[in-house]
Amino acid sequence: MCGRFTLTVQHVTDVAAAVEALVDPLHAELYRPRYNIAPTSKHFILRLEESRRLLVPASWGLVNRWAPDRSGAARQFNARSETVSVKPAYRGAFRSRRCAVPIDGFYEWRGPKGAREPVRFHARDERVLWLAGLYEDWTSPKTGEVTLSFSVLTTDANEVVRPVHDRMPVLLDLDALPTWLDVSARNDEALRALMVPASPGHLVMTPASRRVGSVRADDPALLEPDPEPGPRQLGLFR
DNA sequence: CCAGACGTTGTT
DNA sequence: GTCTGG
DNA sequence: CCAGACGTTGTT
DNA sequence: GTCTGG
Repeated sequence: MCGRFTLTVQHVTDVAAAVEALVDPLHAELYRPRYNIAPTSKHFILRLEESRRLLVPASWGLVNRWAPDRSGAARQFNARSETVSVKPAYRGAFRSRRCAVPIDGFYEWRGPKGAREPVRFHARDERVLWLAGLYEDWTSPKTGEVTLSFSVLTTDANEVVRPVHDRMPVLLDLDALPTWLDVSARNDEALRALMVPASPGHLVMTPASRRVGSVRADDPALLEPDPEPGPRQLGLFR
């Protein structure tokens, strides 16, 4: 997954109910519909905290706690699942700071250069998808402010995504969430088994608006293909 | 020993 | 923080 | 990935 | 053309 995902407010509400999420009024703005969540955007993640599942604000693009600044965030929005357990930038988070990221779809671009168009992958029934993620806290040396940031794990594309791209995010079944979020025990085998291409059954591909390429666009029409230009209207000769 | 890296995606 | 390269 | 910038001086 | 920001 390269660039974008979506999350609408009705789904967030569903999620919140499902996981008994703690909704902080201070972060209410995060719960408005989002149709175009770009790297470095603010989002939120599900993590286990004292055996409770909490949705907490975090920015997309992991900033390691030892980083002197946030400048590396844009290059760490994805993490290869094949190597997260050994890569210096990820293994600490992989061992003890796993999270899940609720979305209702993700975008990829297809087609030849110059005529590329985005598609959205989502559940056939539009239910929430959970991305496997890693997070880390970072303390600003200037202000002392602590913020969370996260990466999304990638794996090989499944049959649905492969025509468009060779990688896709790791999707977690609801059944898998407890295993993924539980960082108290080491269980590499079980984790490895989760970091595989999603079964293609419930995932579908839908054309989306080319406007998702602009980070400023964020509205429901992004989920639909752009309207056809129609017959050329030459105003002068009409 | 110190300095410097530490990451992913894409390529008509 | 921790590993790699020089 | 795409969209958008692409510069300098001087600084509470 | 090529880099940066989102």
